[in-house]
Amino acid sequence: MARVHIVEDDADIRRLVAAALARAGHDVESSATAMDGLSQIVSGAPDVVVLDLGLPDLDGAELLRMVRAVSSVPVIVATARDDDQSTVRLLDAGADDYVIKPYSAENLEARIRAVLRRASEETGTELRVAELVIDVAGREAKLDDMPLDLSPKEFDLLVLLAERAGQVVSKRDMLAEVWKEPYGGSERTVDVHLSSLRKKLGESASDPRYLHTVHGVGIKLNAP
Amino acid sequence: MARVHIVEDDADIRRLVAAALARAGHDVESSATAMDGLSQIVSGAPDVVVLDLGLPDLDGAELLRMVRAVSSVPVIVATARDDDQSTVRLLDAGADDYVIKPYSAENLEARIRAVLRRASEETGTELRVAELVIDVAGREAKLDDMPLDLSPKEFDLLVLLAERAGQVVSKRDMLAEVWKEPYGGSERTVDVHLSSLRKKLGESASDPRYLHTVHGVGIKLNAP
DNA sequence: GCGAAACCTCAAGGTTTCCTCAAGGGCATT
DNA sequence: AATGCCCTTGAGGAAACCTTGAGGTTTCGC
Repeated sequence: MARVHIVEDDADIRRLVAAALARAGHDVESSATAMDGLSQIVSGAPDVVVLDLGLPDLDGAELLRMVRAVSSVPVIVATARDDDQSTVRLLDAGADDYVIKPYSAENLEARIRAVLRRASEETGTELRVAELVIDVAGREAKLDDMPLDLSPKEFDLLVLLAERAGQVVSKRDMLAEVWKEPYGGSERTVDVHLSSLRKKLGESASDPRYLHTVHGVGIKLNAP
Repeated sequence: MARVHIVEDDADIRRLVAAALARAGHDVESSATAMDGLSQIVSGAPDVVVLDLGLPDLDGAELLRMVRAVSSVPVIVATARDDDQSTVRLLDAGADDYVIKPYSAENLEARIRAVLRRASEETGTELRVAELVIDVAGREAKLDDMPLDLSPKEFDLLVLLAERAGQVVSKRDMLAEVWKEPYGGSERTVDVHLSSLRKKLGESASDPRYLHTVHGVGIKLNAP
């Protein structure tokens, strides 16, 4: 999803957080000192920075200022203190958000997503294929201006196929993308969802309109 | 990003600051005297003003009062004196923030960002979705012109959903944004507040009007 | 054509997610 | 000390969903 850089001197925390974020699909780099972090942020150009205060070689707030001097990358600060004064000062210094230590991986993940969303506010999240219109953020799909009532898996499947419209998508890819990782499910499950999706699109495998089977390879979404 | 106007009589400082802010992506104009500055502020309608005290033709505090008389533009004052008395007086006179000379470009940039953030929070103070009107700053919500009696959490939740109207918001996001705590509670808590919110909006999950459940993903605020 | 493999669809069972009610504790005001 | 409002937690039940199995259909290689 995004490239995240963590500056945190505690090796345990660093590894833990990095693992959690990697599991959430992010690309994670990390550094243990302020100077190390600064140079890597400059060279690596991450999408978001998670910055620990209380580093050994330099005050985190100072690092934040230095980062701000060279980059406008979103920064989330992790601080131990929870009082108005210090948080306000952090935000004034250019932090985009902050978490109070100890923080949970879920909490950090949510903030990362929030910051990224703010950063890339205007991304036209609308997919169109002929009379099929998909609003990804709103999780709404319309066919011929009629809203479709899709289940989560059906919707994800349709988005995946629409993103790769004109290309054949294998069922293994669908399992990987929609059902996420270590999943031992069979491809029959995909079949069932595709069937149900076709029914809601008003078509069938034998009389396809959008979803075309490519025998031995996968499924392709095409304009009629 | 923003249009900044600088009033500063020292040509070197003026050029330096203008260059730094321009590099940070701002649109910069400047003037060297108070009278010049005032007329340009009125005609140029900048997003934020940086005002030097100790101008040749007029005391900066006096100019600040004149600006305030005609505009509510955020003003950051640059002052050489660092004592409580004078800063308090400046803030009382209508300054939004101040920096002590000599100041760094990064510092000024951070303050500009902070001031702009505050300003945009206050101006974008009204959210509307169909017959639902939310006054964020005043913490008041109305439905069909009838005021709603919402608890703090309910109000924050409604604001969050209204800010992202048309988009699905996950409960994890709600926990992160509304419950600004390190270790958030469970999502059941969100459920309860949503339920209560729906009740006050005169709807229920089975018969939604504004708050639509998207199974497996989150909640979406939509016009009926 | 013929058989095997891949694919599709239907129905049922089991699981997850969601909603609401009710009770308990915390904090501030009375 | 008591009241009231708010937040949180737990539990029950309902709803939506996912998966599996079986049987029928289509496609491909020979």
